Amino acid sequence: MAESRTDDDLDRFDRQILQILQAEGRISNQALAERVNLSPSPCLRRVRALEAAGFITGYRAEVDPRRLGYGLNVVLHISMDQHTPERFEAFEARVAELPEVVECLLITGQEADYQLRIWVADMDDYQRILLQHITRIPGVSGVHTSFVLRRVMPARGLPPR
Amino acid sequence: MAESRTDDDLDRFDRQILQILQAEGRISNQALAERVNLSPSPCLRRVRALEAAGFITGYRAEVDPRRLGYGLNVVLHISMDQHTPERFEAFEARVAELPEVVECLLITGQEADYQLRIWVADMDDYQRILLQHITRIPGVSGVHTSFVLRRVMPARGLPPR
DNA sequence: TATGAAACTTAGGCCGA
DNA sequence: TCGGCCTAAGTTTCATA
Repeated sequence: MAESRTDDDLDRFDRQILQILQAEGRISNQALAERVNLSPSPCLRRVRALEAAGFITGYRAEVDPRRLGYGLNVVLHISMDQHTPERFEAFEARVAELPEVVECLLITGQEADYQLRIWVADMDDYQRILLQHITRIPGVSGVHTSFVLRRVMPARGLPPR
Repeated sequence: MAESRTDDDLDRFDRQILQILQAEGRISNQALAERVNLSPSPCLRRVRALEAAGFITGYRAEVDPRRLGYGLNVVLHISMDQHTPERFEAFEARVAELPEVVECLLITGQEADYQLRIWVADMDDYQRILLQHITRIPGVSGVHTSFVLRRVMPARGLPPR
């Protein structure tokens, strides 16, 4: 059984490739090879190896939520009445059914158990989702809402350590 | 001056294209065309139009932070002593210099002004960043930390409304 | 707008260094 | 492991409906 690769198996080429692909996920292999000063074949081999080893987990197009009619980004902190596996499983299943939810984190802390990120059209839309969906999930005992006023910093990738 | 497009200018092809590209950002145009039942040329035209109109803002490779040696994902809620433009600008500039910060949101709420998301190697690494960088930024009057135990739900795109 | 054909570019396998 | 070569596959433009 082969050892699985970790970050310190990566050389400067791999690191550069990861950096560039995090910013430009659809760059052609030729252009990528040129940027890292390799010829196309070894460059492509490295990309495929990074994918196979799980360093790269996928490629995604980024869309502008506002263009799609989502005017309001909301962070919800949610506390549960009981910390039982059943409660958590049921909550997670219900939340996964809501298309507006873009992220759901289980977090530490006394005031919250989950942090949800959702995109909604406007305040009315938010109220609808909160009252008709979120607060009706069994076990939800408290919800704290923050609205995202602005996203600081452009999207940026994680640098290989 | 042309009207800018909004979500209700999108037909079922555009919506489908957006959905697919959010999940598979590097799918070939041919495969994409096949999936939406178009021939490659009009499909590519639509993708380019969606990019030009700002519906698609970019393409990114997704990397696995753990594979890169980041074992701990932290959510920091940060409050500022004074709510002046100077304080905010200075904070944002300092935060943008830290490579571990993957997101910074200006949010509403009495207990916090900013929400940061950072990836660190471990607790020691977290302490270092918190004490040597975050708390030293002028104006930071309070920091509340939550650790991400688990990310619920796989990465998913936003459905066109 | 869609299609289909044609010209061009890229991907990916193979091999020699 | 790299780089070069080669073939297959994909991209992109254009004429046509």
